Amino acid sequence: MGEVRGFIRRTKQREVILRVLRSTRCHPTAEWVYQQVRRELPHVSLGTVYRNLRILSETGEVLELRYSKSYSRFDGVATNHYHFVCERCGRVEDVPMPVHEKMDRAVEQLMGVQVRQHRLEFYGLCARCLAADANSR
Amino acid sequence: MGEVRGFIRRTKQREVILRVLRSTRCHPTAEWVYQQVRRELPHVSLGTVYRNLRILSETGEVLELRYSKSYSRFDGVATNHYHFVCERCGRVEDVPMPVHEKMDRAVEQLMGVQVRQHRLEFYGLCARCLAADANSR
DNA sequence: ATAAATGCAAAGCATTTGCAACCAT
DNA sequence: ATGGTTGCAAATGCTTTGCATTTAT
Repeated sequence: MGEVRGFIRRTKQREVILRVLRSTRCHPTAEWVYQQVRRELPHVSLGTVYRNLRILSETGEVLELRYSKSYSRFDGVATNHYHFVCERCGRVEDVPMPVHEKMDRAVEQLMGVQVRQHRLEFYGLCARCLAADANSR
Repeated sequence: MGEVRGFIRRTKQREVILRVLRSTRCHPTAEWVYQQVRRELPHVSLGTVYRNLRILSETGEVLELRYSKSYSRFDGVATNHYHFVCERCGRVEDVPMPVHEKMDRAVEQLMGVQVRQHRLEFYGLCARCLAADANSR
């Protein structure tokens, strides 16, 4: 699947992409990253952005999050944490809750598998959309 | 986004699609469902399968699961439950563990949002792949 | 009778890839 | 100099959609 890469060169493009990703908490799409990177490197191509997002997820420097929309979002914080997704506006927020690694062990016992990690997402209405609801009522 | 539907007619196609989905625990792709349905309705079109999978997720009769692969998988069991995904062979299994609704309330308190549901997935190696590993060692 | 649903094929759209030029090592 | 990386554009592949026709109600 993922091809084996020899060594990885340091390039301006990848550097900027990673910096953009780490400087936001908005869980952006590839397109958004592309637009940001373009402000600094106007000739960067969308293909390069995708290629690097892929490489960075493979090396574990960023997290790729695929939701029920048709595109991925990326997270510059690669350590496992939970997300909240607003079903109305699509906003993705981090959930300030510790990761329950015990659950991994429980599933291993239960199913005879080996668990490396888990992913937990909450779906509902964000504070902003709730407030909008309250106002229009 | 989802268009509002008047009433929904009962059709042979949708009936078979739902039956196929409910008769397996393998969390199939749209393509797999299509192939199965074709055995019974040779002239069914892939478009119809997609259309109905969409309708059935919208009405909550099936669950659409989007993983890091490029395609969706569907689950004929629509009540919330957890999944285990094998990172080697791609197999998706149900996790026989009760759903922790308390977590939803905790996140609501923590973030001031409204949580409707959550989704929890475990990633690792399934029992079969572990066994294969042990044999080849 | 009426409008939802279908089959078919074309279109959409996010993502990937082939290739010649480029550049980090 | 070597081969990883880029920009560009074409290709891919899952999914959606337009339309004429069929079919459930």
